[in-house]
Amino acid sequence: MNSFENLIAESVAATGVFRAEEVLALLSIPQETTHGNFSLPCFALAKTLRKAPKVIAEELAAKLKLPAGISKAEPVNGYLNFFIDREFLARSVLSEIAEDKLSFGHAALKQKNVVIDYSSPNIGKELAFHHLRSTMIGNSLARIYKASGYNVIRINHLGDWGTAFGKLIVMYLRENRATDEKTLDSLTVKELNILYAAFSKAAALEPNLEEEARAAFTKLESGDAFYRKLWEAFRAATLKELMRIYKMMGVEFDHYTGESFFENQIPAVLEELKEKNLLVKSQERDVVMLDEFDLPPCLIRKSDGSTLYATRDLAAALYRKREYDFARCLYVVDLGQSLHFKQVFHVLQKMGYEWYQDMVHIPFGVILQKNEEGKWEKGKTRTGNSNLLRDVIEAASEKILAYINEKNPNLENKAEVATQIGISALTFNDLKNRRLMDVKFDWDSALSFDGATGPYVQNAHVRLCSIMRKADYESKAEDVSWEHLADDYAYELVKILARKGDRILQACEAEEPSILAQYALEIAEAAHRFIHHDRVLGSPEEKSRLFLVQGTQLVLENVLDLLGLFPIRAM
RNA sequence: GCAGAUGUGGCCAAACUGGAUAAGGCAUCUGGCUACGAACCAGAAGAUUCCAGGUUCGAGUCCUGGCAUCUGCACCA
Repeated sequence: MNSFENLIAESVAATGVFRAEEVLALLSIPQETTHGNFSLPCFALAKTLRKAPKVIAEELAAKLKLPAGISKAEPVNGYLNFFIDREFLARSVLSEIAEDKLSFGHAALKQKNVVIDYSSPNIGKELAFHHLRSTMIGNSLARIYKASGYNVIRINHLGDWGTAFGKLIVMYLRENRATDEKTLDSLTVKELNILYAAFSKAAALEPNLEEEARAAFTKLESGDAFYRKLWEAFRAATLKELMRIYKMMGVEFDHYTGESFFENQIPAVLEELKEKNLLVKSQERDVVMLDEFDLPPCLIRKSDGSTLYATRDLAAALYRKREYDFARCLYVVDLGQSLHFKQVFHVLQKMGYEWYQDMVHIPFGVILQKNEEGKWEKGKTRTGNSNLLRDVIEAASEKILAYINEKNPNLENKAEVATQIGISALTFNDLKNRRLMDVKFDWDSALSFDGATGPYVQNAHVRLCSIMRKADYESKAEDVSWEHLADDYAYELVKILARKGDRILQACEAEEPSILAQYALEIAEAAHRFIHHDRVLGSPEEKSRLFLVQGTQLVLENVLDLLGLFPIRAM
């Protein structure tokens, strides 16, 4: 599509009224299809040319020599509207898709590294439902960056260090649990979850328990072998369950370098901060002042000497720059933590690292649920509803499976497909709106099968695959009569497919998966319409239409994949 | 109090970054399966884009001032 814009810009520039760059900047894609494929507003020049925009557009249209592929340039109310030749567009787009297959619309390799930090749950707890956001936004951004030509390093910055482990250790020992290797090996996250709950309950009655937990963590941090052993067992137990869920969701990471990984790099960070005279004592704690940025100080070390979130993030940032020399380093973390990231980035700036500018917080809104009064509320679920991710996924899968049993009982791998549709439905519900918006979650719309949903998009893909299966041959560009792909339904679909590259670029620049989610809906809608109105198999246009079906299937499959949805072929 | 995010039909929301008649979905109402998969399609109805000013050919979008909801603000991560 870019090439069309360039062609238009050149031909308009040849009239001498606009410069090519001006045309490219002004050229837009109208919402109304009756206004053509591209539109050039002529208002900006009205003053300098001392002519009405309407007249400028008319004169331009008269002088213009139409470039190849543009069938018409029509002046309307001060706009000059360009219409692409339908057959020309179908031929150029579909031939390119047939050539590039799934990578149609992807950008050329850039030799640049992008680090993406996402999911990053705390060890010792099971994944909660709200973890879906960071996990799936990060997962999609990683895929989008890859399609945009970057080398992506996916990092799960596990919360596997900190006072929380003091709590677990205190509680574990207090309950006199066995500490032999066999028992520790068979620990499960469930047990750890129960320990946490027990700690909170006990701490409410005995305030000094919090103190004990902090002391236990300090002991762990100072290298106590026995405490270390317990910690390792807690970590391993959680990681096992985490990996199981990630695998089920189709989410992968290159590194599980959590906070503990940076433990031994912290002294060097403290040393460097001291050397650069940034560390200030305040109420027995070490902080970096950020007054010049109108921010509260960044807390580096507690009064008992142990470190904090920010300290470890600093160590991690330095390590990542050293190890991966990133062009960009993303933190997919909820909006509530923007202050923390601002502080960390500014500390890096004060340390003299120019690349602090490449560090980006990718914030997103929280998941809200309806309470009894019908108001949207954060976090807490209604009584009886679990907020564990695995339970939500299971409930989703069950609902889908029941539906499959009703609609298509002979489907192979029913249970597996149901899980994939369920996860995709939850994911799509999460990605379909701009990430800064809070997700208003309710079961009915998140798991509904129709409308702007995951199943709607997957169903379009399934129907396309079904037609291809039945046709049982591959249509080639040579088989196609392009005039068979010039009717309204085919043309609208081709027009949407043509924009794939634009949409990926846009999603990457805005770091916004919802742009591709909306695009997936556009494709699905046009595809459903096309195969509903234009009979493929057995029609005189069969081979031509099949070529469009094939191209649409490839584009949709890849877009689903970029979103982290399962592009299933039968449901 | 300070800072950030959000505010668009009954509900959820989009708008290519300042362009033409403000998408789409849910819910409601009408039609369409002996039909390449109806998890679909076709149609109807529903809007002072939170309020007040401003900038300009043109504002949901930019500026100023309000209002409302949510979140964060030093020893959790």
